[in-house]
Amino acid sequence: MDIRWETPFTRKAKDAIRAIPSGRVATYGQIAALAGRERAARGVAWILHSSSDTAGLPWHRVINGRGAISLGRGRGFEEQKKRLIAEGVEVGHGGRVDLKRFQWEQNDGAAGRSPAARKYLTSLLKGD
DNA sequence: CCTATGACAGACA
DNA sequence: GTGTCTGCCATAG
Repeated sequence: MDIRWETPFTRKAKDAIRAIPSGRVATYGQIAALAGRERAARGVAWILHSSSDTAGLPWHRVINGRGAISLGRGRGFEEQKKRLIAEGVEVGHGGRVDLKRFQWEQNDGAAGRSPAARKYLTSLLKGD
């Protein structure tokens, strides 16, 4: 399956995803809300899993409301984890991410990479 | 119009 | 914490 037409919803959702800063994550529900459909988290998931063309979309910054990677092992989990870590997002056991520290908050002027991500990234570059 | 399919979320045991 | 159930929504046939 693949997305054939852009609808207002898919367009807004993709825009919202593109707006997530590196080093931060957003939940499916969060993206849905930004797209104007607070309860359309499944719709957001649908867009991502049915898009053969995710190039240019920071899809790896979208995780579920429980703060975990929703992709299954061998179905993109490893790739998503790798990409997040490369941006400074700590991914623990089971693909867990601490939303308190890494979730994107459009308000409070918390734009850009989170302090936690900057710190983690620095430690990674330092070699641990 | 109706049914099926999710990379969901919340509630609850 | 885990497992299950239910509601939700966009989109495909």
